[in-house]
Amino acid sequence: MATERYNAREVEARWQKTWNDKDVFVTDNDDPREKYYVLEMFPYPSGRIHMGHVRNYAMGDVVARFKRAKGFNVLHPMGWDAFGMPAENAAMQNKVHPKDWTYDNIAAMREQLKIMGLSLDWSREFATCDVSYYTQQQRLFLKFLESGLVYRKNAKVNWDPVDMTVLANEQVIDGRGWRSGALVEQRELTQWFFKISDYSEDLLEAIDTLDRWPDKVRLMQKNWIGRSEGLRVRFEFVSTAPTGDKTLEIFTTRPDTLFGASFMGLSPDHPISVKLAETNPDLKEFIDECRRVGTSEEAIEKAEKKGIDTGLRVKHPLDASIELPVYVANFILMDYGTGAIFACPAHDQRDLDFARKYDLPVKPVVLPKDADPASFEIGDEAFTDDGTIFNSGFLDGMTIGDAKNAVAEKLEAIQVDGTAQAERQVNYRLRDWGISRQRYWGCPIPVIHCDECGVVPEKDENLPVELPDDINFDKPGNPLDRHPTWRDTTCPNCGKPAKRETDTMDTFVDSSWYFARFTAPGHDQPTDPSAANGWLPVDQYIGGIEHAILHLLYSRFFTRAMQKVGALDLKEPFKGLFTQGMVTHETYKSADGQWLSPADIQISEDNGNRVAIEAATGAAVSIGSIEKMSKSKKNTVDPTDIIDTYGADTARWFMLSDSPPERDVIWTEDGVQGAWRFVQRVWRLISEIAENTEPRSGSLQDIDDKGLEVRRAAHKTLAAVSKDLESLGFNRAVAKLYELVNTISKAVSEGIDSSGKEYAVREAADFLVQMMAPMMPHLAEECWSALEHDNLISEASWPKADDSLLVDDTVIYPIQINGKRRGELTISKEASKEAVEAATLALDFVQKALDGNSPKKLIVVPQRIVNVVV
RNA sequence: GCGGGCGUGGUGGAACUGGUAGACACAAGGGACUUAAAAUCCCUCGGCCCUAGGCUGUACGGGUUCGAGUCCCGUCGCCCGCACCA
Repeated sequence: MATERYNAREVEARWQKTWNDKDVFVTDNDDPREKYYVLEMFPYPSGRIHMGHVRNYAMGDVVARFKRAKGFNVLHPMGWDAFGMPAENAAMQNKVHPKDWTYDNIAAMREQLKIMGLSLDWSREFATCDVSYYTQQQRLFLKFLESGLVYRKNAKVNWDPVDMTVLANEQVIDGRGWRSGALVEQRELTQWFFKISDYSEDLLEAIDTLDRWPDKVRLMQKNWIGRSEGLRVRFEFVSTAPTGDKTLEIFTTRPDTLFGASFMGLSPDHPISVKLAETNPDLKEFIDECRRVGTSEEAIEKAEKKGIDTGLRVKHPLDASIELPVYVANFILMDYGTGAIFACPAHDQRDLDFARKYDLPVKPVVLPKDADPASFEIGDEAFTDDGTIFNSGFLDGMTIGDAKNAVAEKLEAIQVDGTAQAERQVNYRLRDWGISRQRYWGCPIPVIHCDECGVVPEKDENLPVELPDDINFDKPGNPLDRHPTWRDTTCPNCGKPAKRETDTMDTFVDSSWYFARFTAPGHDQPTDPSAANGWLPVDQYIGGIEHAILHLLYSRFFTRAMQKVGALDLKEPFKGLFTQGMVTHETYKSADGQWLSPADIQISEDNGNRVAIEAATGAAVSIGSIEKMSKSKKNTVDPTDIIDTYGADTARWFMLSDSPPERDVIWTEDGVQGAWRFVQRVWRLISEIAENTEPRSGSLQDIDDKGLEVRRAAHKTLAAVSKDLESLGFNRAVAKLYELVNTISKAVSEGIDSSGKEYAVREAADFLVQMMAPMMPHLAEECWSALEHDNLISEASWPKADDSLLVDDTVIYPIQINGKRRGELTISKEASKEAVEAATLALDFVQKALDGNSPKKLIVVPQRIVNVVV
């Protein structure tokens, strides 16, 4: 038999052209079938795709193709997360315009994605830097502004005085700018914020409805939102504070420990601290020191608890005879609660550390179970577990929960300085989302600053506020700021000369609604509500775990905000979420410690040990640990090289084999070759079947045992693979397909000697090819065509397994004696429990084990197992 | 520190709601074909014992159960997230 070797390059290009010419993957919004929206997190156009993309898009494509075969109207779009800093960095380094750099990269990556053979609707493609996209984003911003979801306030930023730019936290390394190395300053700027905090409770509660999200991500979001219930309490100053305040307001989650209060703590940024510092040089010095430490994370972590006594005193709310000192302390955060606390050292570790340092009283008020109230003392560790309240007057004997309520009720009823002394309050860790970026390559914030009218939104008809092309990066700072004319405009309100806002939006804004835009990408409003409501939520969203918090939380907020302004009508954008693992690879280092690329290495075997040498020089190379593929460690493999050598199907198949999709996968040359051999093997098998059998021939009438065995295997595999694909268990599906290929190969090599067997083999081949199709679409089309089907497999519907073939006529029961397997029993599936028992007792080895006695117990689990207890 | 997850052959990993541990693949070893190589095909492949066969084995130590990789308690190790959140 002269079967040609499968030529992936030629075959893949051919089928891609066919799909493209026939618009097979173009989706119609008006298609009446049930919808299914599959989306992979869109890529940043860095210039080249990497293996992580291949894995991500291969998975999404399997889902898309599978659902299409199952009869859904599938939306599977692709776009580009195209704004952001790398384009500006490239502009500075290589004198290339950010726009040119970005669009060139997009063009290159689009070609790379196309050779993967993904079933994408390219007609919906857009980049977030397209004017048509950010115009609509500006429109959304203005609607949010109108609805009170956007506001301005002062906020601190990390300012690099050399680059004259704002830095993100991760760009500050040891208190210095990552690029310039200059000491970073904290500056106050007026910035734009989205009121995500309006939705704290809703975002938290709705997490419970996201039952097709990984628990891990749900938990991370819960922690991020960080809800805590507590009490806001006003402590009366013994004498009025220099700010004129008569009371000090604090937030606590432990009002039950109020009788253990030892001192009060103020954040260094608290208004009272700041006011006092004006006349107290020591305090000023202390506060300045706290701020300097503020930038380095490590310093914060290790910082000793420190403080300074303000001399101010407050009265204990439950016992006016007690006066508590007020300290400014470095461990108190201004932006949580009220920036002030009452400290109970006995039951809070931070407070205890502080109290020990300054020799303040430590009075335990919660007694551990079984402890003796007379002798219980706190050492170096605060007691934070459950217990009973003591040393606390009217609270004595209560549980912590009861005491919390009792204190709240009592203080709510007391009036201090005209208001209740306390009120219950729920606090969240989640802060509002600052979106201002002092950068060029982002979506301009469409507002105007007018001397007369203040901050004025741009008029809708004047949109877009377009980025100017004539900019340069010769000088540090934001090019929009120093552009000669771009800032100049007229006030939409009074018509007088005014200045544009030069800040642009955080790129997380761009990615917070792109999934909605895909549903009607050309629409003249941000969304077409009927299209958005029809397609959303995304049924299956797939991407990296690194976006578990910010991107997903912002998108959830945006969906709510869009609902508020009528752009669509739902709360949760992503019904199913899947976070895939990373692609990793072995690392290599030369003798002088340089990282080496896998492409420059030769591996061989020596006495069972793998040894590596540098291919060019023959120099010894040490094989290092397996790490995430990264440029810095040079352990990357270029997908394009792999696809050139083996074809897209092989790369896709390997990415889906072996490792569970949520776990990291190790890229190995051997693994790819294994996948490649499988491609060839399938092609040989299908070719042989196509040559030796006729389509739609053979008869079920004279099916024999061998044929039936093949049919059973095919139908069982179909049922299992359908289930696996439904639950994204790609590695399990792959294993089952290997098994089926083994079964069919064996059957074919034994000869197709009856029309019943011919039918079975032909059917199994069709099933095999169809099940492979979502994962290796080109090979599947080629096989499908070789099997003389006249449609495209990409348009064929998923086969249905015959339930009657899923169960065997006989069951093989493992027979255990005292829980240990000793043999097996083959018996009809229909056999009654009694029949199984009788047959078991008749077995030789059972008889032997019983040695004439009757069994103590005989357990028969139907269709499963038998256990004889002797 | 707090929260979460995970520990199965030489390797990646299977094992449904407790029911034959190691499917499938990779690597390795042996064989067939070939002048040779590649490709392909066949066999072996957790450990121990001399075989039939048996013993043992899912990080470690206990427990529940007729039966535990799976459930419970404790220990050790690794990974991830958060990190002075009052």
